[in-house]
Amino acid sequence: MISSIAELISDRIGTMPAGERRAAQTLIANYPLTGLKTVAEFSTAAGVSSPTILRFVARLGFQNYPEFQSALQDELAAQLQSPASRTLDPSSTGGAASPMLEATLDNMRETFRHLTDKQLADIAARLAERRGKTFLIGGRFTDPLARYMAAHLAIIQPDVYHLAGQESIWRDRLIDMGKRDVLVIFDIRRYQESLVRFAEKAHQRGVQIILFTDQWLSPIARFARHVIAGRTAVPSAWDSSAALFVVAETLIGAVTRQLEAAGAKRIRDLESLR
Amino acid sequence: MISSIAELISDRIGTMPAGERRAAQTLIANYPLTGLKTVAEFSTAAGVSSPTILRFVARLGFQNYPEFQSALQDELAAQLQSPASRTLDPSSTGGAASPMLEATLDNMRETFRHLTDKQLADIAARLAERRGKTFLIGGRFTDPLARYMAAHLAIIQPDVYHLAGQESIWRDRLIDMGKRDVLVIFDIRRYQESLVRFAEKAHQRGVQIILFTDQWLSPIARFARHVIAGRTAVPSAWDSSAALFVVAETLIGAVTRQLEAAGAKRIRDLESLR
DNA sequence: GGAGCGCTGTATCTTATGTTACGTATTTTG
DNA sequence: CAAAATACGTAACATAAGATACAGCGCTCC
Repeated sequence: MISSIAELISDRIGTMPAGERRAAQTLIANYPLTGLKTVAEFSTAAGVSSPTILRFVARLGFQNYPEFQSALQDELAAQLQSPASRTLDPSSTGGAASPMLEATLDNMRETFRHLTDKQLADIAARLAERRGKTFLIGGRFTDPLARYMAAHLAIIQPDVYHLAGQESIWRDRLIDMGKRDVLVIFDIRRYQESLVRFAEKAHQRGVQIILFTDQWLSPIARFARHVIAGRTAVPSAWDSSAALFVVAETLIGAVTRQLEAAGAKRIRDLESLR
Repeated sequence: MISSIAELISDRIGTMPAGERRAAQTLIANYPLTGLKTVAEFSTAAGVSSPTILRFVARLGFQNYPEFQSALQDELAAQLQSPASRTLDPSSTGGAASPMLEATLDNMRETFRHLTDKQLADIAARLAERRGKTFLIGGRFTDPLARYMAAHLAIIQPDVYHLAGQESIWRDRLIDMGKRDVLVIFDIRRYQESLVRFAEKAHQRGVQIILFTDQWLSPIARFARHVIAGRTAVPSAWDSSAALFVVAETLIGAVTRQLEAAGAKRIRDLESLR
């Protein structure tokens, strides 16, 4: 049963065209506030035109935009009035422990709250497909995440490549990329120009892009087939990539399970590793 | 100081005429949703006319109605994202969400429960000391964590090196290491022989070792000055490094703060980065 | 009890928002 | 590779929203 608009969206996001999917992702990333703004604001936030927004809400089953906004407001009202379930904290940690830890845990819950099992399953299925090659790359601080994921994926399937080093090096690798291939990109603020350029070129070649970004969405989102928006705010001078890290681990686990279920011969060797 | 519109209202409600007071009460009673609707809806809800609503928001200091609504939305956005009021009701996200996530969150709480603030502060202080060089290295799956930490530390202080590549390469770097230096090692099961050998030799040269490992403790622990034991068990074919990742981020934040407090000139340039 | 002031609502106007139609670009299919 | 179908954006349109002017009413204070 579908009880919230967010669920409704993640349920149908797979059947949406690119533009509407971007609208959906933008809304989910900052749910539900973007939906309470005007069509014009929503459209610029998502980087699409107003009609696309209207088509998006129409596809969700609403007659018009105001009706959609009313639904969001009703939902929000219910949420705000719910028996202030705050302080639910198991207090096993005592709360006071570390503000950094608390913020990180919240980021993870929030990140996964906007991420449905189906989305994860879809992405994992795409990664488990063995049609083409898998490339991974990240930005200044997120490249280690790309490496981490690559280190695992490379064991359970062939043709997994981490793109390292200078921009010129990976730009040349574009030659190897085509429609059947997948590119996993990690990009959080401040978004890197070089990565955006690279993503655009890869997209032009038909490469399917899976983007790990923050809640404000890297500009790469416009080229991406799948977008994972993780929360990054913590009481520190730096942004936190921990939520994205956990999503990555979850995906690694999911891909492994799928390949296992498919009986890939390579997986049996895994046993000897453990 | 007045931080929310609700406070602003209750502050001035005494000076308002009857009609506007009804508007104020209606808004407070269903805060802030009534304020997000149209003027017409607001007015009928309060049982007054539209101009009264507009006079009401004008009295609060807003130039026009949209400006008032934007302020409410900003407030709501902050509220929805702040950890305290997050409703993450156990029914919708709860338990069922992702066993992977739940296990990871547990791991983090457990990891930090066995990690005192003092330990973290001590380690951060050691890393913030600028007496010698800082080297970081990790195992097959944990090396990305070493990279991640190195990427951050290298910005806020000089002489931070990540040891990459073949074993022979970093073995030769031992020549550069001495009593004043720190070596951060990440090593979880299955513990790597090469890392143990390396740690032992570094230890013999007087290098202080900070070890990130799992709860069963890598053999390197016997050489380490500080040991951080993170929980790694998750329902997956792989172990999770997420808890260690969060500890690493916490340390990065702590080191940054300490250097900031010490007024390190290098830190001031950080501003330009953000 | 009467005059002045202030609050409130009705009606009108203006703005900008949501909507629709249509041509172009892109993707999919045979 | 060609043709059809689908998706997207530009621009014009209609509508509903917020803003304003003005008159009526109640209240207070002399």
